[in-house]
Amino acid sequence: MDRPEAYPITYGVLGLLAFWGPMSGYDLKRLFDHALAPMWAAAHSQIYKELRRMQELGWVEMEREEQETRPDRKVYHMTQAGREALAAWQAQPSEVLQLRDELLLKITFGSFAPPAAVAANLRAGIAFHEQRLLQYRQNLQQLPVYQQPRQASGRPNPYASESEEDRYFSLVARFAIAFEKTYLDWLYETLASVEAEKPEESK
Amino acid sequence: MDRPEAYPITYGVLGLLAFWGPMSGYDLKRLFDHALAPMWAAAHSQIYKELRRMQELGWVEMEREEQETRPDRKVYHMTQAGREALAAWQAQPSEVLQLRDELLLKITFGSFAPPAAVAANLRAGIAFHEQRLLQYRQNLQQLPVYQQPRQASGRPNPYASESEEDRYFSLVARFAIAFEKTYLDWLYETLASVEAEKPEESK
DNA sequence: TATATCATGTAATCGGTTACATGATTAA
DNA sequence: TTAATCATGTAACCGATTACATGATATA
Repeated sequence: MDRPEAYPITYGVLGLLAFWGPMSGYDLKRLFDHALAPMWAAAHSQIYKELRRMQELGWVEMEREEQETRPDRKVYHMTQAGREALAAWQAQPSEVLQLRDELLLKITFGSFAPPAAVAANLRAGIAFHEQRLLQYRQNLQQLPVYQQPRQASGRPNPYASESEEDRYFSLVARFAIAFEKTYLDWLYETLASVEAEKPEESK
Repeated sequence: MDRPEAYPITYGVLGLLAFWGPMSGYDLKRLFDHALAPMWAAAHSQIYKELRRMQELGWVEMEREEQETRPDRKVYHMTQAGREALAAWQAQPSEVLQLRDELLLKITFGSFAPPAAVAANLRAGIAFHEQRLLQYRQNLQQLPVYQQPRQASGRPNPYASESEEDRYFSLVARFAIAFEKTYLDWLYETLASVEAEKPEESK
């Protein structure tokens, strides 16, 4: 009976609307992938669900933008109630992160497979996380690019100046990079440890 | 149509049975909480589901242990097919970790709340993760405790000696600790940064 | 007396994922 | 010509969470 009316992803969508101004579900999905992927991923179907939910809550409103060559754009903008919900969220306690990583689980039971298989898994992880680290570093440098579509219509945020808003984004981006580095350090060390155990397996 | 027959949590339960020998769903839940919580948490209802799933796959078998004062214990043990499935899992590619952290998301949009609220969120995160780090460190030292219930019935694992099995567990436990440390470092730095911005807000 | 633990499950709900669906434009 | 992108959604499924359920024992 006490189900929350909104979830982290709801506020993720709402925050993007607050930060970058009105846009469509399609735009939101792309922004999500670039700006929020490190801490919360979302499929486009989920974003559309959240937009519908917030519309019912009165947190956003939709306006049709007619297009001749493509389907109409449904542009969503945040309402005053939405802004208040976003601020109220900050005062609520947060669910604490629970890792759910198949690779870690697999390595845990690595003793039930030949060491070469464990090493292969570690190498696959290294390849992926190296690429992601690279991408996060590029995102950090490209962050200002995404600020162009923001309309500065009368400074709607009473809590922070524009430069302070950016600070939070780059602070979290730095966490994402630190996390990937920690993960990679561990992967390399673990790989070395696994290969050291069976030197004849390494090629 | 191509849904997998098993999921990471399935192999988590299977791995515990392989490692510690036959036990009940209740035992599995407790072991899960102590040994696998850092990389994959599970509710007891989920564990019972997985046991049913694996029974249908022929990966485990159940034997009733009658008890007078309590309900009968249903003790599950791994079959040969289960052992093969566990090994085959190691050769399959892994889903890559996707963080889903409400606190990070909240901080990202911290500019829509007063800095004191952001600082409060960071402090709550610090309190929780400090405690978790402590718990992980204790778990690492207590790891040998959980090895007592293991029955060494004819060395059923051809890939690793008993000491090597333990190595993987402590390797992953070390990751969990490294992760918590990275998270805490970031929390402290971010808190300092937020408090430095508005010195009159800090109390 | 009341809470916690032992011990086992079922049922309902829901966020998240995957697949399905449409149709035009544009670049390889 | 084929694939990708723009643009918008719906439907089905499922892992995971929460709540419901039972009943004895032990501890505060």
